[in-house]
Amino acid sequence: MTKEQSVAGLLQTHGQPKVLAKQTHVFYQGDHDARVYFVQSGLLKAYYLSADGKESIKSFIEAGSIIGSLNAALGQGGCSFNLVALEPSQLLGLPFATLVEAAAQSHTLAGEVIQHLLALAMKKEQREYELLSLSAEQRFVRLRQTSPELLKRVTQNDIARYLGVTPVALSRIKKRGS
Amino acid sequence: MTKEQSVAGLLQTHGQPKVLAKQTHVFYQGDHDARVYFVQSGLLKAYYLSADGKESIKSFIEAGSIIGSLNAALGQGGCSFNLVALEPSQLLGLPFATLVEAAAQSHTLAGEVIQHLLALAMKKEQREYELLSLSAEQRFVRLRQTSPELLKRVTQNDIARYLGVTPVALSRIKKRGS
DNA sequence: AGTCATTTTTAACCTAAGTTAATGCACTGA
DNA sequence: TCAGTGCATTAACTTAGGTTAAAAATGACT
Repeated sequence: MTKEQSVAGLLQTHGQPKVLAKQTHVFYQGDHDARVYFVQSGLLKAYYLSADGKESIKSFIEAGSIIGSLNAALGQGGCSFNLVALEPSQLLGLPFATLVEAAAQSHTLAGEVIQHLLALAMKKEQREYELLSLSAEQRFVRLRQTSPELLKRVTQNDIARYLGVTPVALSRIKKRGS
Repeated sequence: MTKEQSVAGLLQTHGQPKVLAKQTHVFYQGDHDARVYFVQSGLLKAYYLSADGKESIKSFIEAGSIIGSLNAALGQGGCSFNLVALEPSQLLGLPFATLVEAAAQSHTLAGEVIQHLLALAMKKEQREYELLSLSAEQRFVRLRQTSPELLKRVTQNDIARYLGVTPVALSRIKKRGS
């Protein structure tokens, strides 16, 4: 294998293209998909489905982001969530192991991976904070401030399930704060 | 600087010991403390304090763990949370920059850092899932299953604020599920 | 033992959000 | 055009949890 010096370069050479129509799943909860995906274009959602059928949305993934199930990547079991395209999307898939091996070969790549993981950890920390400390209404106000474009691309149902409330509750929240 | 080959080694040589009495703070929200701390013994809590005085507990940190504010470490601002000892504790502090520089020198150390960050991301993901998808009662049941020892070391007040409910609510939950 | 502070429980009342179901709306496809 | 489907709103009712305050229980210190 060539010594790739960046995540971008690695994806160019070893990434396998994947074209997704709307509503197509990349993987389901329980699948053993140990790849990371780079989103070239489109929009996806990562969501949990509980035993009683309730859907909770973990995150929306826009172009430029990287997504994959850590659980499956680290071989600790299947994917912990579902991944589906909300809009037609183009991805590049790369086995997680390939990334790890390449990182072991190249200092600069390892540094890049560390930066990616630090950014990921900070994003998760922010979300954790909002879920722990803010009310549903406060979370909605924040989302409207930070990602107004996203609100236009995603149904209110999905926004609600991302905020951790039912669509009915979100409709009420909007009415209250108008 | 010697080329340290492991996080443990780096802490041995460059870590600065810190002994904390109960109730002593390591840092406060807003402080610029860009260090990571390794907990040798004791127990700490990381918590947010909102403008209106409400406390939310981000996490409990037991011996063997590493803690620090990513926000401050990456120079993006002050610490986003408070860190205080719940029991007498011994820490080793290390500037985050020292860790990053050392990781740039050593493959094995960089690999170790990546593993740490992956584990951290998985833990945050788990917590995010529980806050998003489970009820307070379900979160309490899980905590009792996974960390029964912790429940004995921490007041019920703090458990409640970790679960994201008030102490009164947790008392009711316990009563219900008995 | 007795006092003090802290923690936990209980009660009464209030508010946010879940549930179910009906209605209206917009988009799609035959 | 019309039927069908999914989305958003509204209503009525239920439930979990917040708030405030007071009472028990626990623990620490002298």
